[in-house]
Amino acid sequence: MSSPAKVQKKVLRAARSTTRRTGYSSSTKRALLDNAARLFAAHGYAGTSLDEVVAAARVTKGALYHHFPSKLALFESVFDRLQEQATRDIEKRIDTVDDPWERAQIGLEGFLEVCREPQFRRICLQEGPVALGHERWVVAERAASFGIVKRTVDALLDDLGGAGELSEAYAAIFFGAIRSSSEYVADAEDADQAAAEVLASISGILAGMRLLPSLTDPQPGPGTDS
Amino acid sequence: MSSPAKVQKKVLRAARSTTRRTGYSSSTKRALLDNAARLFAAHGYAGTSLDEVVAAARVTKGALYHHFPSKLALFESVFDRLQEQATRDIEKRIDTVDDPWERAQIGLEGFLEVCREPQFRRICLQEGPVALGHERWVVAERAASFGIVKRTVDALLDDLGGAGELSEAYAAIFFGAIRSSSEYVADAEDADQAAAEVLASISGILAGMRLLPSLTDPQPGPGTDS
DNA sequence: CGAGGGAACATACCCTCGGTACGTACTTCG
DNA sequence: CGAAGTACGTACCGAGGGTATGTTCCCTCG
Repeated sequence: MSSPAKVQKKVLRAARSTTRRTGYSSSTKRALLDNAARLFAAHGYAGTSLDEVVAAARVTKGALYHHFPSKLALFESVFDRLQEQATRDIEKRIDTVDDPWERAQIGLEGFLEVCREPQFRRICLQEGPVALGHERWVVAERAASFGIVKRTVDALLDDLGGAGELSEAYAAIFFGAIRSSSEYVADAEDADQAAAEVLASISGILAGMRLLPSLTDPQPGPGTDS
Repeated sequence: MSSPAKVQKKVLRAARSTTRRTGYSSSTKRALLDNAARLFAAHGYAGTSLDEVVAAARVTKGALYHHFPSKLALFESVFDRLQEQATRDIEKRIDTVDDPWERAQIGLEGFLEVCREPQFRRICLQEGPVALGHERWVVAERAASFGIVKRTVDALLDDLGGAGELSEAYAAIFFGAIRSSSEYVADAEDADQAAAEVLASISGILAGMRLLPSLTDPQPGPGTDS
């Protein structure tokens, strides 16, 4: 019962079936990225072993570490690819109109739709900050989804006149609101209705902001007029 | 050069210095929880090894696994303890007033303050959903912070008359907004000012909502009136 | 066209870390 | 005072990330 595997190395080599390398050449990287994205989205970053990834991509860890220096780097590549794709998608939608409030509306719809893709939601919004670390995640986000939100909000505040000093705060608030909304939609049984609810709610918030005489002085006093 | 450690087991045993057990008795559990909270908050769930925890608490893994069945259970205990503490804190503040808008204001301030404690922010808001899994995190949150937000928002909507069907959506939005705000405050150089900005922004949003004739029909049409 | 050099993998191994099995000191209770 | 339970400590295992070292294919250059 001693393991004969070692002596037969050469023989196994010869008898081995095709290993992905024969056939394609260097689409290996894409196979790794695609399968990693699937598995990361399904089981999270920590819950996905590299053995699973390379098995799904039909290569070995040698191949993986030839293309990526670490597990984190693999995740980062997956993350970036999804992020870029989403950013392009949303920006393309937004740029069909000019009015800032309409742009906000369309951008919101677009973002919510992107968030309904499980891979983007799980990898970019959920696992991202923990796996990459908050610091690096913020940097990546500022160039992508958060950047869009920020610019959109800036346009809104500009249209309302003033309150530019609250721009960062408002952007953070709306970004968080949308992020949280995506969970709400994902958890709901009727996703379409949940998305409609979220859309109506945020639209309500925006509509209210337009009615304010001054953004910087909302005087939220205790007025108990029911 | 064979390791002599094994034969000398008994000897080492006798010569060993006090191990935490001598002196205290079963504050061991609290020592574990305290140090785990510190380390989890500093390096995250995955970034903290149990060896570090037991070393900091001056016990061994045997002690840890006597009190907690798994690493996740340890995290969960830390999580729950922070959550309960925060919930009590915020609820105590809120219950000093009656007007729903004032309650919202105070609750918001309280929540923001709690979020400025690094342990709560990191463990309950950042690592929580990934470590526990989204599903279990949602359950825990509904009984704690999110529950407070939900009740507060419900009271606001009720005061505005109607829009009860958007209650869940609004709660999700505001909870996400506050969560994201806490990051904004934590990342800022001047935390006090950042907190003030966030407070002003959300107050503005709430003030706007009070001006709406109807929450359910905000008609956010394109209106290009600059 | 043959040598050689590098890219693109494969294989075998190491080390950290969560978890377990088992042993041991101290306490309590009949 | 012996037996049982509590509260640990010690030694070990297996999974998984990472690495060191082959091995094969392809391209180039003399």
